[in-house]
Amino acid sequence: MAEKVTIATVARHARVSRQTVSNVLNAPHIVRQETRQRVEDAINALGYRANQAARQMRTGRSRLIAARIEPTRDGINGSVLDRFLHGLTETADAAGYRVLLYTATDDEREIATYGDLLGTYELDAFVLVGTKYGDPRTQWLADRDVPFVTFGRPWDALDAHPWVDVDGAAGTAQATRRLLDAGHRRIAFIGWPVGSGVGDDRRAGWRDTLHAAGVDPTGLHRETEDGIAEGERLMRDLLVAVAPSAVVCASDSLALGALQAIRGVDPSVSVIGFDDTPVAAAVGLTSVSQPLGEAAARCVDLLTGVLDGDHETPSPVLLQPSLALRHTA
Amino acid sequence: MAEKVTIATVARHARVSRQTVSNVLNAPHIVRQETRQRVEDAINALGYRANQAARQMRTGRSRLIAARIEPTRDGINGSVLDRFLHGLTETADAAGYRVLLYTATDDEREIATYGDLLGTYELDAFVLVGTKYGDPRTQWLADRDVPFVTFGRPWDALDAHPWVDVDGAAGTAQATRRLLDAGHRRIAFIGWPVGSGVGDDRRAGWRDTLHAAGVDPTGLHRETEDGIAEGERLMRDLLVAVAPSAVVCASDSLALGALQAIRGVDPSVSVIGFDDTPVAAAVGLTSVSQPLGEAAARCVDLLTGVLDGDHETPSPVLLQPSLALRHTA
DNA sequence: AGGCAGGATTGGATCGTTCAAGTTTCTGGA
DNA sequence: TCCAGAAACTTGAACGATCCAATCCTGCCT
Repeated sequence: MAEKVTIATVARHARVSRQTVSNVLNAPHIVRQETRQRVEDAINALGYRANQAARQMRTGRSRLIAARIEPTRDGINGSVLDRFLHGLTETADAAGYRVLLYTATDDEREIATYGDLLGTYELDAFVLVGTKYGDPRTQWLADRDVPFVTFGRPWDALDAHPWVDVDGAAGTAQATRRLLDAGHRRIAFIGWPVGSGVGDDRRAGWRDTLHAAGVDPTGLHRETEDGIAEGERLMRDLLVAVAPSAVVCASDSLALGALQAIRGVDPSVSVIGFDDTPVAAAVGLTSVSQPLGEAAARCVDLLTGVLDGDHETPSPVLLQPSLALRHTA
Repeated sequence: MAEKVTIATVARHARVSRQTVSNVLNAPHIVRQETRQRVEDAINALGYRANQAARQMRTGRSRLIAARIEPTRDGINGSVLDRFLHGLTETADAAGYRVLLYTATDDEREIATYGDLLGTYELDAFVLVGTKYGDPRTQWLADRDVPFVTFGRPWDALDAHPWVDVDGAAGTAQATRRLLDAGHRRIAFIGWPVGSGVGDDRRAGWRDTLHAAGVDPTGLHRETEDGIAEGERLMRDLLVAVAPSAVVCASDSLALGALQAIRGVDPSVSVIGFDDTPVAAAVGLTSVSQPLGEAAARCVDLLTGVLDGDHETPSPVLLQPSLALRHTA
């Protein structure tokens, strides 16, 4: 068994001091070209890799980013997180960071986990997926000057932190516009109860687009918790009450329910969902697609910006969704 | 800003030496009850947490487990990995380990990543999801005595390493038996091309169950790559060729395709999928459900067994799937 | 009272890296 | 040729935990 290769091994091999090797790695410009080459050759020849634990001990930085993996709630939207995490891992990797997973069942436990991760692993930053009004997590992190980014904008105007989000209103607006262009006028909306930032945003895109087109949206929308059964129930209600020719939904779950409601009653009704989940792709549901890979990449960008220098809060990023056209609209 | 709490701070506060604090943490039984209590009180009062980097430097162990997050291929089966990862994170957490993510586009790059992760982060172990015949990854890890577990059994009989798997044959057998009990006799199977361990296993469960029931399975099965379109195509073919009254599929994607094929032709045909993905739940598809949380937990069990003592290779674990009954069968 | 065994406690060394300060080498101008 | 000043490189110390070996108690026996 070959002995462990440390910075001292490399130094001896290249006939320089440890510090010079360290400089080649961390500040190449201050080392003479010729020396640098010799050190780099030694590094390659020996297969040396800087020990992260030792580096961390001195610098206090772990090059680790924490992300939460949630229990897939209804299952359908779970894959959104999945794709986001994949993008995050990929981009973080390229920037020299690694992603560490954690779970927590509620906000309180999640905050306790923050303390644990920061204390024992000295995590460099957190990525929070999903935010709500008065989120205690962002408050806690901000109070302690822990770098973090949220995927999802802060719905309380007051706290300003770096965030990346997808413009939900633009997504539903795009969906609504497409339906208008196809000649629809009675375009309904099935969304979430008033008060959730994301839900209100998505409804606004639909409402404003109808207004702009001179269509009165009154009575054309319904609210419920997320779920297939809920979507089906509300769609039946809408069919009876206002007989819409199309419907835009705040999620693929709701849209799937709506599809089941129209089947057998009036299959000509157009349906558009939100999130472009695998389920949508599977059943041919047209859906608003979020650029998750891009979102993840921008999260990493913001974080590395904060971590590697910039002291000022970077500007937030609002990405535009696109419409994945299939045969339901 | 309060200064950093180290083991020395705790020692001073509890009026003992650093070593005693360390003993309370790592070998509580050798410390007198009264002293231990005093130290624990100090730890809680100060909110002390052992610095992982420093510990790792001395012990050479990171308490980090690596898991790969794949780009969700067709999207449908992606959530299987998602749920597995969640379980892994939860169980690892309870055992004092954390999960680090990595990605790689092919085997060669994945192996390069192993070297990197081992060299810089001194990872304790790897969890590999999915294995194939002659997998170069397991070979590489085994050659270097790196602890690892695979979720998916080794299909080459030769190499023996700890693994956890779900009995696919038992799953399809259960599905087939249910269909037989319901009176079906012409039970078809849509699976993957011969040569993939998982696919052959799932087909065997169907075939053997039919044999045992005295039904000849000849001509009742079809093979293709995974995908909804492929499933639909083969189901149409089966309907024309042998007019089955039920079909068992190797995946939910294939099953979904099959469902689309029978719709309008003969909706009375029963369909059973595999993996119990969100899509199955959404469309009411009966599907074989893998105990993913349990599988993840057993993976962690095996790893901690190897890491915390046991030098002998632990015995593999084969879990039994269950049937998630919905209205397609 | 003295001695002894055994466990509990202590100080010093160590892991591999980077920081801070020191020393040598090089460069160019008088 | 000499020297100032910069550039290049070297040395010692520190990060915070654990391991090791030495010392200190404590209770018990003679």
